[in-house]
Amino acid sequence: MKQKLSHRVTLQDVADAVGVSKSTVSLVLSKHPRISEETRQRVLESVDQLGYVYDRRAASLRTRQSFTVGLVITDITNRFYAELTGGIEHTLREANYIALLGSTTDLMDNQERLLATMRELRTDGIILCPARGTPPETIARFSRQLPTILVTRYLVGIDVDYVGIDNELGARRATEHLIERGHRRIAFIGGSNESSARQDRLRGLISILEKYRIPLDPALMVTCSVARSGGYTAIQQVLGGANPPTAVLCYNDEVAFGVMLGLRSCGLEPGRDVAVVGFDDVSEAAMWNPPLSTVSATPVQMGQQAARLLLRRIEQPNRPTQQVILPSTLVIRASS
Amino acid sequence: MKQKLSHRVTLQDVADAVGVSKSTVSLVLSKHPRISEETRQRVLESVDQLGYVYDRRAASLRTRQSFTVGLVITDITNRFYAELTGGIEHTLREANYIALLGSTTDLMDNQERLLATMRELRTDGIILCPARGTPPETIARFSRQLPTILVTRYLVGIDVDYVGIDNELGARRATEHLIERGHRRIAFIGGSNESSARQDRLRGLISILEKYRIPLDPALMVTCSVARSGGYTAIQQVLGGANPPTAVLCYNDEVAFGVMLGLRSCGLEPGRDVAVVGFDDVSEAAMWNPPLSTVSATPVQMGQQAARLLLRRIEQPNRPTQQVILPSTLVIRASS
DNA sequence: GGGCATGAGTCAATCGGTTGATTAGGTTGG
DNA sequence: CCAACCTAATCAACCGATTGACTCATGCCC
Repeated sequence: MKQKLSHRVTLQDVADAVGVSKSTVSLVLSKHPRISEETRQRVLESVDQLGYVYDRRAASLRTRQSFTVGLVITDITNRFYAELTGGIEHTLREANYIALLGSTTDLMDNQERLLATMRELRTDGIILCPARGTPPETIARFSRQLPTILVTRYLVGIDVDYVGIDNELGARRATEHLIERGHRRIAFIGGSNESSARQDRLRGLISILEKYRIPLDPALMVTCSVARSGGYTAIQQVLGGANPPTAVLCYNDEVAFGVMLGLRSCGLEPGRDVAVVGFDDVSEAAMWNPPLSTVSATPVQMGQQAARLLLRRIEQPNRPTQQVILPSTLVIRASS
Repeated sequence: MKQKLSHRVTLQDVADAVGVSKSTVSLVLSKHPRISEETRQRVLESVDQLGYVYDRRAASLRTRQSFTVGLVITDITNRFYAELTGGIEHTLREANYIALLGSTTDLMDNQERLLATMRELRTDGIILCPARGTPPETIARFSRQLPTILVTRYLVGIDVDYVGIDNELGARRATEHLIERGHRRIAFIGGSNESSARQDRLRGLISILEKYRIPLDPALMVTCSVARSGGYTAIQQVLGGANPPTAVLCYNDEVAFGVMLGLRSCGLEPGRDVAVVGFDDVSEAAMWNPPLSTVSATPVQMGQQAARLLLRRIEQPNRPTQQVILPSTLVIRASS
């Protein structure tokens, strides 16, 4: 009894089957009160008997909203973003929105393609974690045409909604903790220079070093790709230096995992020989051996906030922009 | 000079600006040959001067194709799927398609919601890794309405396109390798019973045990959630048994990572005290300490195959279904 | 019985592109 | 000079749902 693929069931088909107008069917489906119980039943019956499937394109063309938002993330493979995504989707779902997901692998041209497609699809808004090197004006212009929320990374000098955590505070806490444990040579590993998050975290570290009058050694401040492999090679390089560190503050947990693997490959035991602290507190951090100390960034809450902010912006396009900074806390485990 | 958000630029607006009809503008944009070079230039100029953005909804409503495909995956956090996704997106991009990504976390109702939305958005097709417990008939019916490709997991008894690897062969190779290394007590950890992939892998293991006349110990065959935390607790449980294993074949690399962490938490060194072999060969496998032996599943190629198969099916909806089984190879590293 | 309110639907324009049919104007050929 | 043909562009119907304006019975009250 195979249906012909070419002709799909439309409102009109349902209407014909029941003997009403397609307006009536539409009103039934949108739960409009002014339809009698009896017709309602007959329509609904026919709807699922014919296998009618709502066409969002047509509806959204007419109503100018799609109940769809774009979610453009740098690297979905990173647990932190996976959890962030979870928080976003959950909140959106409650408002009957759904997210179209795209991952840029932190590359500008992927990001551009994705943003272009989302715009062509007329999503109602975008939640974006900008790829590194993104020119602020591009996003400023973009956000004027489509409700846009930045998460995790902000871009300096533009006025756009943003949700992130207090990176500087987190780094200060982590550094103070390491100093209390007696460390003086503290490395900072990971991230790229242009990243606002890295700048903030590094600033936090430096401010505490200054407070304790510990001299800053630029050889210990290295950038690397934000992935395990980056941390793995970076720590080996740093350990090869003249005066190796006794503690490492990592840009994030992914890098920290790489650093721990790299330490072992050099015969050093993380937590015993070298202290390691991460950033993000992804769920895996507690499971490592040794469990990783890390600055907790509550990605799920961040996602919820970002989604809520976007929904509010969609509703009121002209409200003043809002920057939400979530507090960060230090979770101390065996790695430090 | 802020544009009003409410009125977006349409073909008609461009047409008015240039002084031609909207058909002409449309033909220019679709690179139709029968437009003079001069008008073409003037139209293109006006297009980007006015900031015209193509509306895919409208176009797809008319043409009945969206150049969009749904990609519904169980867990995007899993590196294997992340790489699979990469392969799919790459191939789709070459054909000018783009993927809308959804992650089910292996839950049926998430899957249902996602499939429903994709259908409402009228994607041209779906690539699906079915959540566990998915009734085959549901998918059979679905695939009759929308071109559908299954990846990694097949569903028995239905006739749908499928791309996967030879799980049984991979497991046989891994088991033979462990036996050659002198192991007799080999555990199998991870996955859920309903998963076809797990069944195939387990069958491969058992067939080799039989070949070498090694008795099967059901206490060593345990299921667990397909995540690191699952492997972490499962290995601890197995080690607590009367007669612990000397080698572990894991359902996949994620579980294997968990197993290695779990071994260490019990004071055992993976590779030295207990051999561990994974499945998938995600890029991280080579970076672990010790590097993980694993059955290579070439996720990127799998993704490419799946995408190609889908594109072919979209073009010819009535072609006979095709099952692509990619060979699997064993990559031997220090963990075994 | 006329006026008015109300309940239950229907009408038709609209969203923004696409495309087969058609036209206007020019060139070529017999 | 007229038919035939070509080129460049336009016309108008359509895709499928939404919604403000409108119709048409009924019912109710004075």
